[in-house]
Order: sequence, then structure tokens, then C-alpha cells
Amino acid sequence: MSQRTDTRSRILDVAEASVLSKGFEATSIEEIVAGAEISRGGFFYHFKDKNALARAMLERYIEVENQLYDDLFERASELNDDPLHSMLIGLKMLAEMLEDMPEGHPGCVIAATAYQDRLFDKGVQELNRQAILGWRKRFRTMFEDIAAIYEPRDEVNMDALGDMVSSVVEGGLVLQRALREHNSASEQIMLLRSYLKLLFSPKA
Amino acid sequence: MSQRTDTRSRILDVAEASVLSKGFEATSIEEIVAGAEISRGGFFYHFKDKNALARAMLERYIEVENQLYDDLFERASELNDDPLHSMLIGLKMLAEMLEDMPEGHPGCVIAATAYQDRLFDKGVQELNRQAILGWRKRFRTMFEDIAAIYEPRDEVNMDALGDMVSSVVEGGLVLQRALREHNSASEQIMLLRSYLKLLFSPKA
DNA sequence: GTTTTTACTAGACCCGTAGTACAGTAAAGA
DNA sequence: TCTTTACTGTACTACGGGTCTAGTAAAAAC
Repeated sequence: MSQRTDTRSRILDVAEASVLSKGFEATSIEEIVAGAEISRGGFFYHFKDKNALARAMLERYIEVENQLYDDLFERASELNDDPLHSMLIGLKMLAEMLEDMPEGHPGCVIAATAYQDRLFDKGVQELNRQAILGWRKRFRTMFEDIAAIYEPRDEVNMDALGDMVSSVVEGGLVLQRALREHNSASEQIMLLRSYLKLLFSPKA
Repeated sequence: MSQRTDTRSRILDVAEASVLSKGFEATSIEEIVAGAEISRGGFFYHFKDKNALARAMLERYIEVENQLYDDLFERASELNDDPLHSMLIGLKMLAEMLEDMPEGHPGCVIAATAYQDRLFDKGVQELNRQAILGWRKRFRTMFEDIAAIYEPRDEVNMDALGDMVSSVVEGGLVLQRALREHNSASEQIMLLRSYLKLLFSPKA
């Protein structure tokens, strides 16, 4: 089976790089098979069409991203017992990580598919949706733990606050990409961090 | 000349609607000419290729968006003399405006082109970049006026804070689109508003 | 009032890309 | 040994972008 998995993930690697730099529609199967050093037939053996490729890319990306968040915030909470402080540490680490990726970060896969959604089938769109809802829940829980200790200084919708992490990352990546500056996303995360610091600052 | 302007803007209208719902690459010239009720030749008379169409769409969109910000914050500052309060009023109005657009908001044109930038020529990319830099400057100036009165409660990079408005709008629109919820963008703007309220709150 | 330019229509044609179909094959596994 | 897996390779269809050209009705310029 190592033959299969090798080729399949090689296709995904090549495709992801190309999709991130040019967009999905602009990435031809021709260049994918050239990059992965297989035949056209080989490509269609693994993926019945481009839609199936998109789905597989998204699935893989979401898994990686979830693992990244798991590791990051677990490490952060090992460094500190307080939920607010570990959140702040986690966001700092996330910002630093984004800055260390010179070619940017694959986070944009979500946005890229979001902006071409009529092209993809319902399964792909639903995958995208569920991933973001998962992140909402994850961060909402963390914020609720914080709010149980530090009373928020402003009334906020906790679902929206949970979404804010994804929103800030995606928004930062859009700017980064359009401005061709490599630190916009990390700067925006640092502003989110600043907000949380003020929102959950002790009252006296 | 009304013939020209009519047809040209009709093409842009049809194209924008389709690009926003399917992405640029997925929008065929065929369906544009069908929607605008012209011939293929007529399309290429107005735009030498799809790239020229993209450029014209972006130019038009940026103009509309600038006008919108002008009107919004001018109105807000008429309602209040204090720069912080008029900013907060302006953001509230922006949030409400976004919520009133059932089909979402064309803001995504920026993101859509950002995610397919290798497809477009340098002129289109630069247009995109300059628009965002313009918004950075606009909001940075407004934040500096606020900071001159209310000392910020946290140290922030003023360029990043200026970018934050664009970032929050774009990020919110990505979520909105992916989640198929129509209020994500306005909720994210309300969180930005909450941040600014806390950041510039009087010290005692 | 004639000429020129503008704003198109209509149709033929080339090229690249998605996708299908199918014949063949080398290697691994049952 | 037989079958399945993981491909290669070729040939073909269909569609979309883009070019070219011939023609034309109406407005603008002279």
C-alpha cells in the first residue's frame, strides 16, 4: 500500500502548492501530473475528478490545522495553569509560527474554497463549514473557561468570540496575500491578543 | 456614449454577480454575454481579455467601497464631535449595513482576487494592494485622532490597527461565506468595536 | 451631406484543459 | 496461479478563452 499512499500524497502536495499560489481553477491536472511525475491516467485513478481532489485537500488540511491547534494550546497550558494566560501564550506562539512561514500559511485553503464554492459539491462545502464550526466550539470553550474566572469587561456573543480566532487568521491571511507583506496575519493575531487581555482584565 | 457605458456596466454587473457566487475562473465569458445580452464579439470589444475585465471590476468595486466609507464616517461624525464615539457609531452602522445585505457584500472581491493573484497581471494585484493601503491610512488617521484624546490602554502598532478594519471585514466575509450564516461579518465588526471601546476607555 | 468612428453582431477557427474510455502491464497478495 | 492494485499510454469528446474577419446601424466630425 505504500505505493498508493506515496503517490496520492505526492499528488496532494503538488496540488496544494499550486492551488495556494494560483487558485484551484488555475491549477491544471497537466501540471499536477507533471509535478508528481505520474500519468494523467494515474491521476484519475486516485481522484475521480477535480472535485474529489479538492475534498481530499481540504480533509488533509483541516486535520493538520486541528493537530496544530491541539499541540499549540496544549503546550501553552503546560506552561501556565491560568486559562487566560495560556490562551495569551498560545496566541503569541501562533503569531510567531505564522511569521516564520515565509511563503505564508495554508490557512487560505478555507478562504480559497469559500470563494469558489459553487464550483464544489455540497460535501466539500459542508466539510469547510464543519471545520469552522469545530474551531468555534474549541475556542468558545476556552473563552468560557476564562470568563468563569475573569468577568468580561464588555458584553460579547461567545460564539462570535470563538469565531474571532478563525476570522482574524483568515482576514490576516487575505491582507498578507494582497499586500505581499509577510507579517499581517501575525500582527492581527497580536491585536486579538490585546483585545482578550483588555476584555478579561481584572476589574480593580 | 450612453450605449457604451450602458453595455459596459451591464457586463460588469453580470460579471460581478457571477464572480461573487462562483469565483472568477468559473465565470465563463459565454454566460456573461448571455446575461448581458450581447455577442461574444461585443464583450471583446469592451475588454481585451478576462484580465481587463477583472481590473475594471476591481476599480469599480474599490470606488464604491471608498464612497461607502466616506459617507458612513462622515455621517457618523456629524452625529458626534468625539472621534472615538463617531468611530464607534460608524462601525455600528457598518455592521448594520452588512446585516441588511441578504446576499452578502461584494467586499469579497478583494479576497477573491487575492486568492487567484497569479492569474492576474501586476496591474490588478497592485490595484488591490493600493486599495488596502488606502484603507490602512484612512483608519490609521482616525485612530491617531482618537489616541490623541484617549491614551490607549495597550501598546499597539497603529498600522496594524488601521489594517484591522479591513482584516475584520474580510475575515468576517470569509466565515459568512463558508458557514452560510449571514451575520458573521457584522458580529466580527461588533467585536472590533468592543475592542476599540476597551482600548480607548478613559483611565479612571 | 458625406465620411469616419463607434459600438457592436455573427461566424469561423485554434488551442488548452477536464473528463471518459479502454487496452495493457508490473508487482504485490491470496 | 489467479486476482487485485496501481498504475502507463493513447485516443477521443466537449467546452471555454481568445483571435480574426466581414459586415452594419447609428452617432459624430468634417
